[in-house]
Amino acid sequence: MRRDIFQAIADPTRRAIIALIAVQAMTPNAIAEHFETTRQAVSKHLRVLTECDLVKQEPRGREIYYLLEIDKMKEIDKWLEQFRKIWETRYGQLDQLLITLKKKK
Amino acid sequence: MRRDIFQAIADPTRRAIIALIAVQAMTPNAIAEHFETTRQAVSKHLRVLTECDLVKQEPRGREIYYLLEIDKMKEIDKWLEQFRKIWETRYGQLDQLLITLKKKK
DNA sequence: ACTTTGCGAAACCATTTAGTTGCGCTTATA
DNA sequence: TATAAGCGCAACTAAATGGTTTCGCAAAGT
Repeated sequence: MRRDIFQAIADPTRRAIIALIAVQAMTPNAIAEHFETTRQAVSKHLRVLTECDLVKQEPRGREIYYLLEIDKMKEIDKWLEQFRKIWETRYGQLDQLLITLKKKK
Repeated sequence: MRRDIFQAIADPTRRAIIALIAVQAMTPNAIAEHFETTRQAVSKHLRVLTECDLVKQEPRGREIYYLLEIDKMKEIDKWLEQFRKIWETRYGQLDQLLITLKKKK
């Protein structure tokens, strides 16, 4: 089963989980309490996130904390790079004015 | 059917299509020629991309050119913003958080 | 007009996916 | 030691997805 980051962030629940643990490492149960879903469902999402190295496990006693591998998020940023060049340099003449105005704000 | 950008870029072929037409607007046939797939398959991907406004149609005679809505790509960038803050302020100190939590115990 | 070409849309199939349920392992706690 | 709590994993179901094939429509060329 091929997993990559883009596939991982496609799911809104997973994006929410990512945002959650970005602030603070949490256990599956703690995460589940933030949503209207079961622990097992969360557990599955965490598995997907773990498989593509977006998330790391940290066992503490019988609890398992999950924390975000923030570096992995940079890969998305890296992919965006090619388009950032476009939206920064190649502006259509028609939009030029609009964008310029927005920037000045 | 719920469509959003993240779901759209989850597919590698769609990401490739996006990268293609980012450089230059193209017809479905032209796009299909760049991959090892049929026009219909590309057409389906274009439909998904169109549905979430990542791509725009531009009919020219009997041909339909597809062009990237570069502004829409910025939404991904916007989502990344919250994490960018993290990886800029808290470099390799992922363990910092762990230590803090441990102390609280 | 007739034919060709570029497309979208619908029907269909094989895979994948999200979510639930049940089970068993491991670590706390009484 | 017995019991409860936190988890992962496997099995199962319903729904979604990618891709192909077929059909029909519209624009160009003959």
